[in-house]
Amino acid sequence: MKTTISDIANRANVSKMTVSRVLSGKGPVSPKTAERINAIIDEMGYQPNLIARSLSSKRTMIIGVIIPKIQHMFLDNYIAQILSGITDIALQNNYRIMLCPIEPRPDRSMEYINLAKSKLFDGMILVKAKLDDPNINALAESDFPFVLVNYKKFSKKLNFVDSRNVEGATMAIKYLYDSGHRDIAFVAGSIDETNAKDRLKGYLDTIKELGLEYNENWIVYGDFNKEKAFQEAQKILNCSKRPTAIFCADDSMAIGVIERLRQEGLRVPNDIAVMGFDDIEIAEYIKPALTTIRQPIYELGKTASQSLLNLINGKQKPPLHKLLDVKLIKRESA
Amino acid sequence: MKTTISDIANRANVSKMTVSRVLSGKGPVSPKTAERINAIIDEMGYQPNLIARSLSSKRTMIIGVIIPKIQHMFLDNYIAQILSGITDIALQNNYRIMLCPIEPRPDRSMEYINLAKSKLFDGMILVKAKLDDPNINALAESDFPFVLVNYKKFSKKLNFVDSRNVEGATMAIKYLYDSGHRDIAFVAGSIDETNAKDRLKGYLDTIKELGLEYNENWIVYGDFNKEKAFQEAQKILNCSKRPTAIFCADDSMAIGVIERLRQEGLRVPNDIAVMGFDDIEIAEYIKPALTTIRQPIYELGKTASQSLLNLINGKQKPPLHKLLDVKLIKRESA
DNA sequence: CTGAAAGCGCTAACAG
DNA sequence: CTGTTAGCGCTTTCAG
Repeated sequence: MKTTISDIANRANVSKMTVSRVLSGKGPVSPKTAERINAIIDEMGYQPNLIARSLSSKRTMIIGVIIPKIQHMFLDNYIAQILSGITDIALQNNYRIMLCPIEPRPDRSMEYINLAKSKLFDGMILVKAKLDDPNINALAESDFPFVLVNYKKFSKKLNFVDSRNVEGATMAIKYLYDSGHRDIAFVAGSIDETNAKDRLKGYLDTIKELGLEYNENWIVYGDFNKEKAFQEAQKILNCSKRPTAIFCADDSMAIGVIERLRQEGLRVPNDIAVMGFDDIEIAEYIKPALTTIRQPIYELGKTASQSLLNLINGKQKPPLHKLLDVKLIKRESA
Repeated sequence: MKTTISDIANRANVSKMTVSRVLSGKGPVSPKTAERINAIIDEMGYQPNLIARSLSSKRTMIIGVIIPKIQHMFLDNYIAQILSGITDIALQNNYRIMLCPIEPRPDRSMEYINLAKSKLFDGMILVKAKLDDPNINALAESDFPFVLVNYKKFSKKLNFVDSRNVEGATMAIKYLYDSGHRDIAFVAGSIDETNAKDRLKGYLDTIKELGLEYNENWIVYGDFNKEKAFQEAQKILNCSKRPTAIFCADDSMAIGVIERLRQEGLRVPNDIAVMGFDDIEIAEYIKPALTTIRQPIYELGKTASQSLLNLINGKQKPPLHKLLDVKLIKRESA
């Protein structure tokens, strides 16, 4: 039942090496023997054992993709788009993808540096890593190829692909300003992600630049979580002076905020305008359709994947730092 | 830099075998040596080479998940939910997931039987396989463990997990009937999936059972594709006698149909009621919110994953045929 | 253009 | 409780 390279070699009266050369297409083999060997391979339905090949060649042609293990992670539209981009490029280059959802638990603190050591992957892509993740420093000290998506830190040993988050937040605030808003609140994301920090910075810098009122009660923290944003939005509404617009650091929080406003009998955008960030799929389906800053999420995945392959194949040396442009999407909510 | 089991063994003055026993936790080792070895492992930051382990043990602890390679497959809510279920169970059992998006191209006709032969996976889950896929028969003849999700064929060599599609369609038609509808059209899915066939059967059987009018012009084929359904819906509207309700074999087609009705100035559900099947995420967000038959999609994934592990570990023998219940979700569209 | 030898790093099987 | 032997199936390296 199980056919090995030796079986093929015996049948063809050649050495294993010749068969191996035919299989890989590399190295010189006479057309005639190659043809004969191929015929036998087809006839016997032989497929090389990838594990043996990997052990010997020290390459697995597998890319590990580390994603945060959240409830139903694949339903997260953001992660789904990143994965699409990563996978498309990897497949085009004959690499396979292994998904590694990792829970951010302390007892697993070195989980993916260990994965790197296990030799299962030729490289890794880390999606939505935490700012203080100890794995990242450990990886950076190794020579294992890896790329961070949605993480920004200008370090000589780190490779990342991210969106221009600061600029995106700036764009949002200026749009609200141009629409006449002067009192703008902000729902921040998880402060342990560089993303969230950048968007906060964009907000703060821009209201300062425009000379708008800074009110610390207008800044709440929603952890990139719809329910949390739903709760925290109330704090903004409780302020003695109510803002006329709320900018949220991502779309899911914007949806939570809109739900709260609706519950309080406030109309969006007439009473309060709401903006999100990301442009996830349902942004255009909800009512009112969400005005937001679109990140090129699928492109982030593609770029990360291509960059990793370049690192693996030595076509590129770290550090690799890429920032992609974002875009204002005007809809109904602001 | 690269530490192997031999390095650990040398440092601890034991044989590789003893280290291997400590690593696996199986086989007798004196507590004292075990402790000493563990200390050295920690100190040296040793991680076993998984590839070498797999080659030797003939198990990879990896499950291959075959999904149809469509544009942005991870954005397909259905696939995402299946993957969530599969992954959750696999991780709990220390298995990893490798995603294999496969294009249904003729030149790749034996792609996953070849994957099975490559020894990379201990088992495979095939999601949304086509009825006539030649791989399935080939796999069935091998002793490689695999489970089909969303495929139903009572064969002694096949293992599948599916929803009760016939019953679901029946449920939908009876609900429409109870709501007063007598003229019910049907938008079928891809006839090369068992799913689509079952839902068609449920529709046909039930209109017959209820004594409703059968009109072949009221049955169109939408290929589980929103745009196609949008087009095909027109054929139904062109009929001399227009139905009062349209049952669609999945939600995405229902959305396409609703768009067409809106474009034609017809109100849903007042002029024509529309029902879907699946209950994908956006079903509750669109206007009007979609009345549909909910498949336990996440559960399908979990069940498939658990079943496959049972097959791999010999706790279960083929054939394994499981059907999960569906449920009517009443919303606004019907 | 082809082959022989050596070994990737681990575990199964058996022996002590 | 511990060790020895013998591979797993392939590719690398070097030799012809």
